[in-house]
Amino acid sequence: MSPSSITPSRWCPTPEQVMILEEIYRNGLKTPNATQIQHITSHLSFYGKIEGKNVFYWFQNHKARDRQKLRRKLYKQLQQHHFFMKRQRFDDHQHDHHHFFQYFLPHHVPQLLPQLPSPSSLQREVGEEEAATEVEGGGGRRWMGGDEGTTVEEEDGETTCGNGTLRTLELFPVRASWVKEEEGTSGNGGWGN
Amino acid sequence: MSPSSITPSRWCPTPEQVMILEEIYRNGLKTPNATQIQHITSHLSFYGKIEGKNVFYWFQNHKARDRQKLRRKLYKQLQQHHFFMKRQRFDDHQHDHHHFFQYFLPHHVPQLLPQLPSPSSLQREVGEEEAATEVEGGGGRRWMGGDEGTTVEEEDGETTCGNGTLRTLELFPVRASWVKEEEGTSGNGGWGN
DNA sequence: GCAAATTAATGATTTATTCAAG
DNA sequence: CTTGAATAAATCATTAATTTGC
Repeated sequence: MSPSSITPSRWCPTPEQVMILEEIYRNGLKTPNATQIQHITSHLSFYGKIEGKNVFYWFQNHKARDRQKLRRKLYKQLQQHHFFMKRQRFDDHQHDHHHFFQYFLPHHVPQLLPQLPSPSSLQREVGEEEAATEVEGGGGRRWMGGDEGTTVEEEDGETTCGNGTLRTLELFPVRASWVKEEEGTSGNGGWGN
Repeated sequence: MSPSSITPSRWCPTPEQVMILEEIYRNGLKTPNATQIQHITSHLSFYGKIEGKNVFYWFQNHKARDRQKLRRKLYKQLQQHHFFMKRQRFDDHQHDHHHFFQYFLPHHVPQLLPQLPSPSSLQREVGEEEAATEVEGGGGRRWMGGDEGTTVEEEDGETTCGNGTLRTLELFPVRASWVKEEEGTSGNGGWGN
């Protein structure tokens, strides 16, 4: 076998190249111009065979997929905008729980919209993708109930717990419906949600 | 007061909880939404005290540190490589690059490039741990150590790279001005920015 | 062996980016 | 140009491992 003469039909970026490209992209360059592409190409060529068009296409695709992903995300959060949080009483514990909630809960929100307000462009784009994306576990559930339910008041808190075995699959399916099926998929292998 | 148990200042996950969380994560769920967090929490509460925010934080941290670890690994790989660049002869390929040039040729832009690898965080990180990166040796920040051990595994062994071609620093300024602004191009009309 | 001291892991907060909508 | 919403990066803080001297 000739290991070095297969002449791949398309560019096969090395990890270093991908990393550098990601870094560049993350630092703000979304659409490089010719000069920039040229420079990037010449620098990346050190890590492997590469041409300008590879860089060009990479940025095109990356930007597009980025936007697509983001749009999907936004759509989903619109769709399940109904979780609602009443402020928990943290007085039970002495530390007032902090700014945790600021992250993801109390956006406004009645139990609205079984359907989305649907800005047309958004809906169209997301509609295509929606089938492949992870499905929701439940409909509009609240985030966390009040002072009951989420916190188990076990003062002893002994950790041995006697359960050495993972009965995960019974109590809590690891491959739940809301887990994406795209696990060890071929392709880039990560980096995406 | 609780004589038998001191109020733990933070969540102390049981091994079962950790295992389940890792299992879920490995199966593809990287950023659970509120509903998912709720479900996970209620299921994990069987193994010990836990609240939603613990699950939330766990996923945040786990994802972040996963990324961090991966990046560090890649960065080390990068470091091992020489930072010399072989120059790609752009003109050689230019003629057989089909119509893709038309996409990005019309632009005329400065010869700036975005910040390349060595994201400051990464650099600091690795710098702490490895201490192999001597930065700021002479004013400029180098982004890869000066290892010259050639480990390139590419079949293309032709090194046009020459000895004087190392213009990495000039080509990759640390902070570019155009990183935030790109699409408003027509209105800008040049490099005013 | 065993604690005090030191270091590594990791839970919890804060700050900076990011995209898009208004 | 500003703001809202979400998150990732960076950082702080505390617990667990471990080292060390006795």
